[in-house]
Amino acid sequence: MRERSVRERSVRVESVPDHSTAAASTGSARPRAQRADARRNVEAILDAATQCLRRDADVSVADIATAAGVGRITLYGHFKTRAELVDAVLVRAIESAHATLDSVDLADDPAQALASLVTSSWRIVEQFRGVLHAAQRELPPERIRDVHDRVLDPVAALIEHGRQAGVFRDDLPTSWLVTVAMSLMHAAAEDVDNGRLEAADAASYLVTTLLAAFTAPAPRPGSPRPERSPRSSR
Amino acid sequence: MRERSVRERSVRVESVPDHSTAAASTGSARPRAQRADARRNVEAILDAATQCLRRDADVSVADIATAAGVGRITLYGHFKTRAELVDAVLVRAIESAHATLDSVDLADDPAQALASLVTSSWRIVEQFRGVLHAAQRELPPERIRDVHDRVLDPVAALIEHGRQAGVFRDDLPTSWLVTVAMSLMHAAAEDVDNGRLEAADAASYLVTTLLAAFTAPAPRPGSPRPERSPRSSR
DNA sequence: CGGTACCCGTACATTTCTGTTCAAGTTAGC
DNA sequence: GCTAACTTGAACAGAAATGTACGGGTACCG
Repeated sequence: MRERSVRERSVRVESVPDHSTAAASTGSARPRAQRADARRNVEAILDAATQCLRRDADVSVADIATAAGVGRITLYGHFKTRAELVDAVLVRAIESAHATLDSVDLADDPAQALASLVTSSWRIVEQFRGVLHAAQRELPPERIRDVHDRVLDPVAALIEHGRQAGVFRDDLPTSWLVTVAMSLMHAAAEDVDNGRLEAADAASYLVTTLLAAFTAPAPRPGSPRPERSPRSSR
Repeated sequence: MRERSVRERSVRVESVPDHSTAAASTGSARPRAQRADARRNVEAILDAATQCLRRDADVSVADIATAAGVGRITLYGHFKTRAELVDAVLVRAIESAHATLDSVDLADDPAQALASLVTSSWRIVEQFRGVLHAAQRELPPERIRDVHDRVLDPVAALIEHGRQAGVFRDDLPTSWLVTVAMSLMHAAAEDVDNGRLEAADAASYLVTTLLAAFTAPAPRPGSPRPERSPRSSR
């Protein structure tokens, strides 16, 4: 076991070239700009890779290329190695997830904000999780932790906010509540994939369950419920 | 790179030979009984495989053998193929999980029963889940579904019981609540593995969270109750 | 319309894993 | 202590995946 953990093939991922903006550095040679079909193919590859990696983290590059409708060699023309492809997929997924998460208004009533966040992003968050899981095998741990935190932070902020507003419970650590939220979004997506859950129901079940889990368990007869401040700001 | 690859789709698993009881069926040839060290090795292999598969579903047979402290050829002497090994691991895991789950007294107060079940078995259930996940790639789907249901059923029974007793909520399908329970046990185990959660806290967090999620929340003043889902709960 | 960036199939080298065979050495158990 | 059961390393064949190289074809863009 100590001999050689097959993993560290010293994947270079320090700087993934940005595939959407060509170089065009006003140089002397002036290479023609990237062609339109090339950009289209890159998009198709990233889309296909995202879906394939979510289904099976060990999908072969050939399968991804086929799913994207391009040849395997074309794919290698855009991404030198498998690791580079996975990293590009991860970058795109995190951008998408982060953008959606950021669009949630934290100033809202925390319960409302939670519902909004979950409803608008449970699919995207799940997609991110799938890609992240796939990436865990071939990308360095510090990179994983980095992108991981960057998606979890908004969720943590929302929970922290709701807790300080007295709406969410205070007897469990925020990190655990974050885990609960992410885990349930993941589980819902998985159940939808397996046909055990209707996609239309998922968001509502998620919101209902998470609100119950995050709300202080007060319905004991005799215990006073924490009343929400009647500030209806909007 | 390292892909088990689903090439052998039709793995024979109809009858896995019982490795714990030798043949010795009063035959004519009278083969000597299985030796003690052989049985010990089989146990060690199953233990190691369980742990390895949980960490990485694609672990190589060689790594498992090394982890078990035996040679790779010895392993192949006991399990003809990788699929057979995985199946044996799965069988043992399900037996363990099922035994623990069955020891929970359903006649108790549902909340108490839930606490008892989660506390006594969240680790085992998680172990089962890990092995199941690994098995999903090389065992036929019907076998997966079989063992899957066999572990989920006791949980579903507990929830159903608590719901009929009026303790657990009635506005979410049982199947979803089962998903919630399994998912959170898994998440807790994962967090413990990653050092984000103390193992000593896990059970208590789980029980607290699940009870809150399963108990119908008191109606929040001003907000209309969520519509009951008209969907049958499978 | 012309150049060239791009696509793609074939083929090849390399690595890793599975599963088998062989020919020893070792140990449990009667 | 004898024997059969067991273990083991080396070595081999087959499959599959990753990258690379070559060379002809296609379609985009100026």
